[in-house]
Amino acid sequence: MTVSTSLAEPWASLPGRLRERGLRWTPQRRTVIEVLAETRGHITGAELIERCRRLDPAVVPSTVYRTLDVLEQLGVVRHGHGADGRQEFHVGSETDHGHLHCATCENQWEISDDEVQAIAAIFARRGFAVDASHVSIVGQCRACREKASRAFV
Amino acid sequence: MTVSTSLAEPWASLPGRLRERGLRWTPQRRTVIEVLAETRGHITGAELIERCRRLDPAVVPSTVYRTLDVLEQLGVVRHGHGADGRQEFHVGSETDHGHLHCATCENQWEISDDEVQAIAAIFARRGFAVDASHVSIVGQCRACREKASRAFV
DNA sequence: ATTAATGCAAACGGTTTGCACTACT
DNA sequence: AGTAGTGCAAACCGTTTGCATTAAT
Repeated sequence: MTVSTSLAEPWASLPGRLRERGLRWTPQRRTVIEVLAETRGHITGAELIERCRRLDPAVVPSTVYRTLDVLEQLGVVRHGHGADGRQEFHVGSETDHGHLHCATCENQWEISDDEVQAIAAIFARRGFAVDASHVSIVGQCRACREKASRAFV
Repeated sequence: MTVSTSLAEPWASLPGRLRERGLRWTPQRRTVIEVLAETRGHITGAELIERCRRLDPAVVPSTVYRTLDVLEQLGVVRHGHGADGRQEFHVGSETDHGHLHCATCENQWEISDDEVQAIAAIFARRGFAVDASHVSIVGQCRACREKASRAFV
């Protein structure tokens, strides 16, 4: 028996795609998918578990991680590592363009489409295809630079 | 009593810099420094411990990590996180220019000076100062792209 | 003599594993 | 009926912590 709410597009086809491969559509996987479907950009493993637990307190970490494995094999998510070293799962890579992290204030900003294109162009010469959703640049933002230079007077 | 080998330049001044602040120069710290001094670019915490143990089997993780803390406060190292999520300590940031990671084969290549400059220029417009040693671009290398396209014929 | 630094051992947090059990297909 | 997936609990790995002890100043 399946739950009432219907999944939005990229996700709606998942049950079929799983079954095609002899894999199964289970309530637990549905819970994970539900959370991913409403996630923009990326989410850490721990946070995903936490959000799943809100939908269903019975979810268990191992199942979530195992589900993420199969989703990664299907190309639905992709994992990397965040600034704190935790696993970060990226969803819907087409719309996510990476981030600019300020090492001082820990804030982060989205990198624009134009900026990613420019970076991709730099490395295209080497034959390297940049994954736009994984671009992560660390440095110092304008505000923190100004604050820092003031401090040294 | 201190050990025989003498430390090369950026490191030679460390004992003094520590003592200036009421901190101490210990044999354990010396061991860590010795390993860092012969490290180019970056090293993970675990690997650093391992290499220290080769110089002195008695080193203990907590001491190494605590030493890294004070070195980071002195601005001698800076930490981030590698592709596998482990802490990575960057040494001598002036000479390290970040890396290109292939998500498929896990290989990595150095980003050239020119390439970093080009990236820095993109974000200079926003007033953001890119930290050259932290640039990390993920994607797919030429070899893996070719292999992948062959697989789909 | 003071107090920073060490070694130990235990705890941590996120993630992974082995295994017997459950439930999709 | 067959086997993919689950839940549990324990293991894992890198890292951090508290505390009594040692040693640099």
